[in-house]
Amino acid sequence: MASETKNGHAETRERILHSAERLFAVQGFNATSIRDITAEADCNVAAVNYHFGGKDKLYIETFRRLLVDLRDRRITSMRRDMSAVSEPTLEYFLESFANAFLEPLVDGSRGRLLLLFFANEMTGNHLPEGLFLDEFIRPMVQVTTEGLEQTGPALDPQTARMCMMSIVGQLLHILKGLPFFSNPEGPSLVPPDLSDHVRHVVRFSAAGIRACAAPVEVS
Amino acid sequence: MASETKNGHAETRERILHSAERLFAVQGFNATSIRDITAEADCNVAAVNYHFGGKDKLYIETFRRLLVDLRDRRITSMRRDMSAVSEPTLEYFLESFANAFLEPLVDGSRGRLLLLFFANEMTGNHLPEGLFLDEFIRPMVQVTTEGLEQTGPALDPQTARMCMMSIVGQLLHILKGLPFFSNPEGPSLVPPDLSDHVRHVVRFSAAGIRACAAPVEVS
DNA sequence: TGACTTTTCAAACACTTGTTTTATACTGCC
DNA sequence: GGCAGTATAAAACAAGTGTTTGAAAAGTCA
Repeated sequence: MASETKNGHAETRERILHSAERLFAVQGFNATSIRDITAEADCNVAAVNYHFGGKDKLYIETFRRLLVDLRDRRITSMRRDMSAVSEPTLEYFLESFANAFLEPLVDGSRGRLLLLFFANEMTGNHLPEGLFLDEFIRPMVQVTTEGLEQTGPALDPQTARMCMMSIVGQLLHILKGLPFFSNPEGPSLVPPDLSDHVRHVVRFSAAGIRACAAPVEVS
Repeated sequence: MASETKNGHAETRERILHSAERLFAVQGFNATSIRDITAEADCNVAAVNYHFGGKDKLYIETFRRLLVDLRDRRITSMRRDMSAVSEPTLEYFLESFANAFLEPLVDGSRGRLLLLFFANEMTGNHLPEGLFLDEFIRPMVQVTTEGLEQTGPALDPQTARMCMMSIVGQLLHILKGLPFFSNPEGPSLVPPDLSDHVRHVVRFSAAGIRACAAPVEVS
């Protein structure tokens, strides 16, 4: 509508969003002032209230954009992989999932922003209730459940979801911990390369899933 | 020294620490004002600067106490378990580790505070560099590596650490995600009981570890 | 052009922040 | 008693916060 850049205009709103994306991600909601944002966007402080109606609304708008982008990138990436072969194995599915999960978070600057955003939002709670779960988590659960049913052993639904939690937990922990544990100079505690970790998670988790499907051994 | 409560005195410092513990954990560093703290501790705003020399120093002192407590609780818990049986199995070690890891974070109010503290500090970065890694992570890595070597299959050091990352990642994700996924009323996506998740992680991870020890199958 | 809306801006507003100052009680000791 | 040193408190300080105001500028369309 009015925000279409028909001529050289309506770009202030875009510049604000762009700066807000970076600053909210890096510094978090509280630590980022409107004046920080408008200084970087090179506009007046009142512009935020004019275009978005307040700092809160700007934050939500910024986060939602990133969230929807991430979700769609992940889902299309997985669907593409899964329809690329006729009989995907469990290992194939896991690798596809791991890559779809990680890639948007590590490639380019936007991905890293998202990771920071998540970390900050985990505690800040500045989003409307349910947005995260309904618009982001559930669609992902849907797709991954399909992939697991298609390639893995028979699992009851709760066990399947716990397995997916195990995998997501591993991947998130790698993302957070890798810069911690991998020393650029000198010996690292863990391999510094992400692909090594993906390989590990695939092997580790494939075995874990199959073990969860097997009947429990009673000693 | 001076903070010993010889008579009814020197308790203001303690009250401040106690309130700060709760407020910093729940609200984070930035969102907690020293007026919040002193109001709850029922003393003057100047008391914080008098006893601790500023908000930053108070935060570090508060966090360090919680951190050291957690580390020691975990380590003694694991050492006790591991020396309680003569030939601990891998599953036994994993269960001991999972419980030692989780229990301090879920029992009583202090545990939950720690979890919140961690979540906030993950992004805030208000701690002196290295405190986290040197005084907290490394000692834990040391103990768990021992336990894994004692009970698990032979693993090269990097693989062993990646396996430990896999386990820690799962446990952390359960802690964060369980209140999310488990619906108090109505059907839950995952079991609402923590012990069910521990059982899952043990089984999942034992299989994963053994798979990482096995030679790679080349198709 | 001229009326009309949309956008931008400098300034001000009301409020909160961490910290410092100044003064008052309280302790133990001579 | 007087005198250190410690501890608490009320008030003020300087800086920063999100938001609002009122006017100027830019753009739109008859």
